[in-house]
Amino acid sequence: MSKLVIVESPAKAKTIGKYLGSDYVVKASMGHLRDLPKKKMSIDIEHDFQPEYVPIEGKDKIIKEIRSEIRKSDFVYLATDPDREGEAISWHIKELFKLKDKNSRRVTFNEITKQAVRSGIENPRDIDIDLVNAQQARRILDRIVGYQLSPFLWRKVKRGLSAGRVQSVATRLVVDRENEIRAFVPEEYWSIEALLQTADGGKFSARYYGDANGKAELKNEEQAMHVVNAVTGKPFTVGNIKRGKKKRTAAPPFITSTLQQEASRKLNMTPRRTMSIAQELYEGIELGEYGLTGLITYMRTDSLRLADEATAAAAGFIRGRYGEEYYPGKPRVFKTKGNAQDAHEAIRPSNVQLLPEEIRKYLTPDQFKLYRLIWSRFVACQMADAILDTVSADIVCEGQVFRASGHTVAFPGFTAVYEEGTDDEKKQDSAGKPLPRFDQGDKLTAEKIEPSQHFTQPPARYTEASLIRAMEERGIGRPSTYAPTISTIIDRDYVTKENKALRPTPLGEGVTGLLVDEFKSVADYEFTANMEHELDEVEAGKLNYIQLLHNFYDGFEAALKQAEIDLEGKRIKIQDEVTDVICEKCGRNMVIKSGRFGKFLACPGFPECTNTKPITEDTGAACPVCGAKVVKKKSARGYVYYSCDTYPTCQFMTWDKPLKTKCPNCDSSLFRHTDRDSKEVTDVCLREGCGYKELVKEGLSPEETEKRRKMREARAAKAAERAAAKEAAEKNGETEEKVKKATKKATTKKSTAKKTLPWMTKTTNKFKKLKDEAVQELTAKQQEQYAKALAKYEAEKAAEKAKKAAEKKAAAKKPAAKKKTTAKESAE
DNA sequence: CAGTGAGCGAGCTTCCGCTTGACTT
Repeated sequence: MSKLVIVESPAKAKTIGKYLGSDYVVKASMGHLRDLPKKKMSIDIEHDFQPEYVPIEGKDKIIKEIRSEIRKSDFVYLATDPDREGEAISWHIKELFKLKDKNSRRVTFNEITKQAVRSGIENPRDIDIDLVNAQQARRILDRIVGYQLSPFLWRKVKRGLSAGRVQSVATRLVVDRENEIRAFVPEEYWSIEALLQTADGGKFSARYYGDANGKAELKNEEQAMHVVNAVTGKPFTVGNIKRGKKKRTAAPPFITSTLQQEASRKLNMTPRRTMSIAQELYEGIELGEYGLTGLITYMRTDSLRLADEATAAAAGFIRGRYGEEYYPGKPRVFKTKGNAQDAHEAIRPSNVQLLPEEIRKYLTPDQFKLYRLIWSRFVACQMADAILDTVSADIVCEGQVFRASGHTVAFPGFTAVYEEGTDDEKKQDSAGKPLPRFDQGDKLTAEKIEPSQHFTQPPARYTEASLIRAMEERGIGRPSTYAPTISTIIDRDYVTKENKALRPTPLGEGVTGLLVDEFKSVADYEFTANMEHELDEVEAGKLNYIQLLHNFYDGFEAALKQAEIDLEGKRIKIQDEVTDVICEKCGRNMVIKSGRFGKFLACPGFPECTNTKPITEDTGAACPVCGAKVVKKKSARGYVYYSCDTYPTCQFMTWDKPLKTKCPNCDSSLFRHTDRDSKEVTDVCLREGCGYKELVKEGLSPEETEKRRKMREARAAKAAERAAAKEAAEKNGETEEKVKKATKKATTKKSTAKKTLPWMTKTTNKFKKLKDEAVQELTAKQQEQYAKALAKYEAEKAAEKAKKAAEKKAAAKKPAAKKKTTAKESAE
């Protein structure tokens, strides 16, 4: 009598398995199992947006495993996350495996503690179909937007582009910011710093504030010098002194967006890297005697909730380590943002007793830094406020007022552990240092009066992390998609990253402009917020989700139609980026084009000069074989690799990253190598016969390495077997084989293009010979089919031509009737 | 490790959210 519990993540499955004991088998679904197929729209808009769901490609293995577990058990608990997506995942599982009400129920856990899991299992319920429908509405709407807008862009701008509810608005944020920067007019202003000294030698500085009439601004040098001249050589006196106390409260614990923000500011990690390291901490680290231990709670969350057990443990820790006064007396509770899904806790250490320093030896440097950040932010968030004594003094001279402010820490509170970073560096030093002792009426001597010119600054460009923050504030995107969305808009070449700053490309600006002009509602910042509002109504059972889709689609369809009219026959031209690479055939500066296989350098003299070359990036390393440059390249499948710049003269290539450092034995460049089984990282010399090797990071244990090696070999063997079987099967279909062979010569790697070549009804000169060969090798029956298709095509072409000619004639006769027939209409 | 870009030709590109390993040499 076994019971099956299905959750989303395998790490979670493991923990829950421990809490529930041997009567339960806990299995992870690894997210969604069923979805709309990737290949086509699969939504029947005419019939109430009926979706067609299929098992997700590539998930056959996990589906098979779950099916077999279901067969073995007599009851299934659908324990996916307690949010909209989680509810939908459960519903899809129920549908996919045709589970019955009598032997399956929905359960939820708001936190992964023994208590919460037990009580979840004890309180099963039915699937909440309103929640599922809200998810379906979201899914269907996103599919329609994405799969109708993207093809529109292919037609009007360029192949391969994309648009969507989230990525298009993310791009727009970057574009709008760039426009703000362009429109910004810097304004001049001046400040005056007075370096002052008290009678007993204490030094401090005061900043010009104003005069007897109050605060004044210095707009130019003349105004500044007027003040400087008035006070130079004159005595300064301490005027009004204001003393006060300021309280500072700790920042809330991390959620995904704030973790990414802070890791970017303090550790200089990209959101993607942050998430990948957080995942390692979540899945568990081998901690010597403790064994494999998950160090943090789930890292994709929008909730500030903390388990009672966690705040209680923090309280104990703070009292013991720092003393009673560092604990505020009761747990601090933080309010989660209203639009959050609140499925998981905030990101916190799983066990506050695991001090970063104490487990440091088991962690990589990055794991340690990120864990320390999460640990300290959590501990700090449960600590008492910091108290600052603040002083602000007016320093007067000839009716001009300078102001000095400073503070001393009266009680450090949480700052003993952690302080939040800031994007604005100026803010940090204006916080103020302690001031020397002085009283009202004291005379001061001025050591220096220093005027300086400033200009107001335009807003800063977004970083990846600050863009994510801006998205989150508008409710756009989810914790699991923040980092991938940024990769998407960079991959599509809408946005580029220079150091940490995001900047729009001409393509990004062009596409955004088009979307804003033609699809205002979708490109608007409020679109998601409005959608979410309606989804809430669906969840509450107050709005039918099909109605929601109709409401949206009416306007969207109209916009699409209007856009087709507005842009009929037009194409948006995007300027190519000019590089400083000179075309060696004609001397022009080459430009960056993007084709089916990615970006490449092309001569702008096309078609007169057809020179092209791949884009490479110098790595600074020297080829260990011939000494030429080693360049970074991308394979057809998108993987980064490195090769000798003189290829094919020199055949050197590697996956190992070239380093700037040199081999101490032979002065050849070193390469950083990661062993694929042991994960051991070494810097190696690749010069033949040298063999120099330097350990960077230790690998896994020999047992674990051996296990991984065996698994990999088994996988490889299976893949080879499959490939052999496939080849054998292909041999059977003899004609297919022949066509393939003929078309293989027809250049491209794309198998689809190979197959279609012989069936082309019209061919370019370039392909003519190859095509003729391919046609020759068709079977008699196929040749007959081909001849028919060709005849039909030619007849259609002729008919169209005749029709066009007739129309032209008619139009010429009565030019007033300007209705012109487009190629598209006549094709229909 | 050859190729991509305009027109021609056919078929392809594409969304957002949930999840984790994949993995050419």
